[in-house]
Amino acid sequence: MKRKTFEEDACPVARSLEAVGDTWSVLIVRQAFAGDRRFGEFEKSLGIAKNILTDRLRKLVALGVLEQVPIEGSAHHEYALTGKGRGLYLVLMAIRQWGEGCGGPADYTLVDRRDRKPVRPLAFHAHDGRELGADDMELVPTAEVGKVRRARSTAG
Amino acid sequence: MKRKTFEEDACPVARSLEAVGDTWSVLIVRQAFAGDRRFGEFEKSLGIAKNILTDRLRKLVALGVLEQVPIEGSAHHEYALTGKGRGLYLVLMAIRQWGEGCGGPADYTLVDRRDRKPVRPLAFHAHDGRELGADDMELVPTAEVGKVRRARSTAG
DNA sequence: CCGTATCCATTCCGATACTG
DNA sequence: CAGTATCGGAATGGATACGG
Repeated sequence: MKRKTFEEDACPVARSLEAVGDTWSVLIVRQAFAGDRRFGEFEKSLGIAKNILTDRLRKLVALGVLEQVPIEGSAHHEYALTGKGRGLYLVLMAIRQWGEGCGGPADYTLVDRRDRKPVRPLAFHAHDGRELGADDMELVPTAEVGKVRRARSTAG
Repeated sequence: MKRKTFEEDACPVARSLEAVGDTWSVLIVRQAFAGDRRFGEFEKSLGIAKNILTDRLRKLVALGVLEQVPIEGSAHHEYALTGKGRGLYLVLMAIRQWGEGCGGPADYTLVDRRDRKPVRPLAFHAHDGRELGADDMELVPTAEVGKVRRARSTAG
C-alpha cells in the first residue's frame, strides 16, 4: 500500500518527476529564477507553509538544484540555483509555453539578458538543421532509434 | 487547512502544474507518446491502480489533453493525444533532457520521423537569431520586459 | 529572521471485490 | 477488457507554537 517510487525507474522523465515533480518544488525553482533567494522571500511570494518550504528547500539542496550560500555578516544564508538548477529553465519554459498556449496571459516572459527582449519560442531541430514541428516527432525507446517502427499489435 | 489550488494563479507555470503537475498524469502522457492507447496498456506499462488511472484519464480528457476515440466493432475506445496534448512533448523533452543530464541513461529518445534519427537538443534563440545559453537568460515578470532591472533590496 | 516540532484534516494511493 | 465502489494506510499540507 505504500506509494510507488520512481527513483530507480529507467526512464529519466519518471526519475526527474520523482525529484522535482512536486508542485511546490517547481514553484520554488520558478521563484528562484524570478529572484527569490531568502527563506522569507519564498515564503512570502508563494504563500507556502514554513514546514513545507523547509522540506522542499532541503530536498532541492540535497538534489543539487539549489545551494546554500552564506551571507556576509549574518548567521543565515541564501538559496541559489546551481548549474543543475538553472538547467531546469528549459522545463519551466516548456511548461510556461504550454500553459500560455492553453489560455490565460503570461505573467513571466523569458528575455535576452542583453537587450531585455523576449527570446524566440523553444524550437526543435533535426540533426541536419531542419526545424521540426510537433507532428514531425515522436518518442520511441532508445533501442529503436534509427530502426523502422514495427507494427503494434492491436490486441484483436 | 484545505490544500492550496493554483487554477486561478496568474502564472501559467502554476496553472499548468495544477492541471498536469501530477506524476501519474505526466507518465500517462509519456506513455501516450510512447504508443499506449488502451486503458489496459496504460495500466500494464505504468503499474498504476485502476481507480487512479480512471481518475487521471478522466482529468486529462476533461482538460483536452487526451480524447476518447471509439474503436470500430467494440464497445470501448482508445485514448489519443489531442493537439493540446501533443503540445506537452516540449515539456516531456525538457524534463527528459534534464533527467538525463543528471545521471542515468536515457530510455527514450526523440527522433525525427523522417529518418528515425535523434533530434538535436532543445535550443533557445534570441529574437535576432543568436543562440542563447542558460546564463544568457533570466525569467522576469512580463510587465518588466524591455525594462532595465531595478535593484533588489536585500533587506539588510 | 529562519527555521523546527507538533497536531490534525484532507488527500492520495493501492488492493480488492464487483459489474457489464 | 474497462471500468466502478469501497476501504485502510500513508503521505501531504496548513496552522501554530516554539527555539536559536
